[in-house]
Amino acid sequence: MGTGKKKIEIRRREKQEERMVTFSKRRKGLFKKAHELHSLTGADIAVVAFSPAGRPFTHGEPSFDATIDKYLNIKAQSNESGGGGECNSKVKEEMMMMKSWLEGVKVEAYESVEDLVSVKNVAEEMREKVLFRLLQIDEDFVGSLLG
DNA sequence: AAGCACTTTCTTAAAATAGTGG
DNA sequence: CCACTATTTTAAGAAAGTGCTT
Repeated sequence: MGTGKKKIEIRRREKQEERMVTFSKRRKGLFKKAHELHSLTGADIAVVAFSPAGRPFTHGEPSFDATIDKYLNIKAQSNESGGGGECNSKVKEEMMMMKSWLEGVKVEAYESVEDLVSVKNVAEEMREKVLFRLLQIDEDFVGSLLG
């Protein structure tokens, strides 16, 4: 005989154990709602939630990547007509470093599956990092529009 | 085997939604 | 439309379970 659902304040759960369980349950609910919204309206959806331990969980329809790509394309288009922003020299410098690093990676020489998976993981980490920064920036923008 | 990071199951109440009548 | 109730869904608390890495 459990005591059932209790009323709680909507603020950060105190214990990490509570946070983890709440995250797990509520993420499930959130993704379910996202799926229903897609089913009901055909809306393309991308949701990402970082667990308390920092692992990203994504949900998307028709898929997370497809929706993100679609979104980024729309963003890129609207930024083109808006008079174009040049990236600063620090970023340019970093881009050159990354490019030369990329060219130095001779994937063809890799024989081991483990090594290839490691490279793939690092590449995906980089991709995620950039994508999530873009999402952060958009959230800030949306927030300023709403006051 | 031990530890971590979730995930699920059960009971039960909160919250959301549908249905009904003024 | 709004107020009220009936039904459905969601999730808190507690505890046990899962899968993966070390």
